[in-house]
Amino acid sequence: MTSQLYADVILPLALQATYTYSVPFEMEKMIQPGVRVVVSFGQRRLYSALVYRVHTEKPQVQQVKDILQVIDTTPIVLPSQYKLWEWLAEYYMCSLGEVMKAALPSGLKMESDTYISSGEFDEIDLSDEEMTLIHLLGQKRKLTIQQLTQKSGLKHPMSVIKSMLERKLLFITEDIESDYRAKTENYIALAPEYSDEKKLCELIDSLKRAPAQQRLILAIASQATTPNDLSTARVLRKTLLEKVDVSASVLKSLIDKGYIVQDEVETSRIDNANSDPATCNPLALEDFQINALNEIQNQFSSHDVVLLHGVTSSGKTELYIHLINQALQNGKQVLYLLPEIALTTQIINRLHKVFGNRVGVYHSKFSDSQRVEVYLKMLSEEPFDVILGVRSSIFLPFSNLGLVIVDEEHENTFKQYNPAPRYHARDTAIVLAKQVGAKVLLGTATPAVETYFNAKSGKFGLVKMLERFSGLELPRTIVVDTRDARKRKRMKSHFSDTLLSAIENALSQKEQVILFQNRRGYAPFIECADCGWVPHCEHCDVTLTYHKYTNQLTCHYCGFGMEQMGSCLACGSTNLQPKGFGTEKVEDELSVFFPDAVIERIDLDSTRSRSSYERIISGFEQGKIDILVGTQMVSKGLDFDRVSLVGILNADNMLNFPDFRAFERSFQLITQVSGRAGRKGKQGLVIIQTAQPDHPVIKSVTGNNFFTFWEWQLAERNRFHYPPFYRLVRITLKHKDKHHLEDTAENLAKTLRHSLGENVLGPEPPIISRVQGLYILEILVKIKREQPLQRIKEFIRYSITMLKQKRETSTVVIAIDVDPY
DNA sequence: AGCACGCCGACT
DNA sequence: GTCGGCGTGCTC
Repeated sequence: MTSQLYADVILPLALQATYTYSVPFEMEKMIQPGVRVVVSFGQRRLYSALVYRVHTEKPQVQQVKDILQVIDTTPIVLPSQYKLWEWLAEYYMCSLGEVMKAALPSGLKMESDTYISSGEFDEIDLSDEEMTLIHLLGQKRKLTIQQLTQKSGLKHPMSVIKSMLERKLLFITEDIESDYRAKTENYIALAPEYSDEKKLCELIDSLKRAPAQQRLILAIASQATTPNDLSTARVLRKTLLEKVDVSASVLKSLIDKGYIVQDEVETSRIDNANSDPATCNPLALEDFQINALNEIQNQFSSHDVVLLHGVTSSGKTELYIHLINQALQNGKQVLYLLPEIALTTQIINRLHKVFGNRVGVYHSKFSDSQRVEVYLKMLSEEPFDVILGVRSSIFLPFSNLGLVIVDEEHENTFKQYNPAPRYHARDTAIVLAKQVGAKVLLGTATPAVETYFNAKSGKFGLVKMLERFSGLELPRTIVVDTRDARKRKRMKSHFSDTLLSAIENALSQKEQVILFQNRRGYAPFIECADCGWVPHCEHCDVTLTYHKYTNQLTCHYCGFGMEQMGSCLACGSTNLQPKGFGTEKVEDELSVFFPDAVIERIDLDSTRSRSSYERIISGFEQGKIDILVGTQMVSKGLDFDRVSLVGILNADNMLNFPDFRAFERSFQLITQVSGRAGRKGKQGLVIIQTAQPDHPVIKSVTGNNFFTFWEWQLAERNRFHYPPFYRLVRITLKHKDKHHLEDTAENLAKTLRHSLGENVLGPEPPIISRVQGLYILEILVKIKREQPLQRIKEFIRYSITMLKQKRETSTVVIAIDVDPY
């Protein structure tokens, strides 16, 4: 008699622990770490959980439930993935369940739905409300409570349902469902008996009086791949109907008569359009690129991570392609991470051309089913060799990873803030690579301060590529002091004379202009000129942005929107004035200054639909648009090649942003947007309008001086106790009572300071915001980088548990903000 | 995250 | 008097 097997499982919930279930004898052979199982959890919920550990230790709890069902025959999570999961849960202070939620595409996670179905009843006993429900259930055998609530229109369906359940008029069933369904396609073929040519001719003759059916048969027969073998004639139902242009009923009658057959074939959703084999070789590199490539390889022999600092248009992508090629030749897989931006199409296309169907794309724009297919293919015998993906693709099951490329390494979209795990994909990728013995290349034109620090200290290798493609010069930069210009009456609204004449000049030479204003909408707020009242969001504590086009006041924080009120709600005056300016206003005023120019705006509002985004970008590319006004969206995407002027309308709202990375972010954005100016043989011009012309960021941008910027930033980061010298732990407290929240925060801060001494600095004066009636307070704890984290985390966890126990707040820990390697 | 259990205000 | 609000605690 062998002893009872138990399995510890991870539930896809924010639960700290794993839970132990007993393994029924007949499932023992199928149970292993990494397979999914169906378990009952709580009174009435079913979940698909992941087996984490299999053992024979009897758990010390009252009840141990059985595993109900084993879903997979082979693990869908590999031991190497678990290793990364464990690290993530530990470092970012979250549970394995939360990691699981982030790591698996939702098609592989299943949750039960509670279904209601009707039992036996006697109509006489039923009230009207009860009859409504019974009738609804009569049409469809089972419905979820939500569906029932919606369709019945009853105010309190739950009470009705509950009483009916007690009287056995209704029953509950639990169905566990996966969102993932294999995609199927319908193929039409001739019935086997007509694969003989003679028989077929007879058939066609017999259909003389049904010309549509005749054409259909002929169309199918013409699809035979081998001319003499009609049994190979097979055609996609959809294509057939389109080609022959007959209605589905024609097809149906032929099927019914048994002349043709239809069968369903499972197919892959993975985009077939681009899955042709490779058609291109990597392009030849220029000399400076070859040098950089050699230098990268050289550095890889002594460093696991190498930073490639390559300015805009230095051809980083082509370099990556050569590196990927080499990794593939060594039989290794490559992960190519890019930030979450829609416009990566040209990189995707380029990689498809060179590597063909060996490339898999894992993108947020893909449907979940497509993502499931990519995930499953990575587990198969023939996985993709190259994955091009956004931050969550670090969770794919790689079997043989050799190289990770993190493109635009400095982008903050690599960091996930909500929900947990609040991980940084760049940092996690470095840990992952270390765990599996792979190399990492970080590529960017403007490295993050942390990355620069690591390169400087020798932790990362560093390769510079500060030359652009032959013939391409760095742009010239002019800084316009807006305060000075205003004094001298050289500002027309938000445009300086310098900028206006430069635009005019560019337009007259048929060149294009990009104007960058990092704020969308018309005005960031409106103000009553008589009493000074400013409308605020009723959920959050922020001003409502005025959108002229829709005549709406919108909260850019929570999305709340309302019609512009027309008159002041405080004093009734109609003298409401827009203050400040956003892209909409820029576009508006620009059309007055340049009535003949074609002006388009590109920001979150103008690109709600994906097609309009592409329309604008391609319009600009083809030269149909003269001036493009936009938010940071203009800094991403395609390389335009007729742009001679870039105007940054107001650098100050970036510089004044209340975040310790605001200067860095400004530097990166200005550098990126500036990089759009200029083309072969012609130096571009960048005009920056700012009220702080002597600001270090502006100084270093105009001098193209990365290094003074970083050195200055590092000194500042050190002085104010920020990463990379200190780790940040953000603790967010929520409560409906503001004063209570402040008191709690103060107590927590005191405790932390008291117990952790000099290792913990701060907290800073907390930032309090309000979302949907709750006050949110954020405490930033700063911990010396050298400190071992273990004890500190334990203490933070302990303090938070205490807070929760005393019910003083609901607490969220936002992850640790410094590189973990 | 659900969901049940339990203790206080507005209704038959 | 109940129904039902949501505050608290548990789920192998």
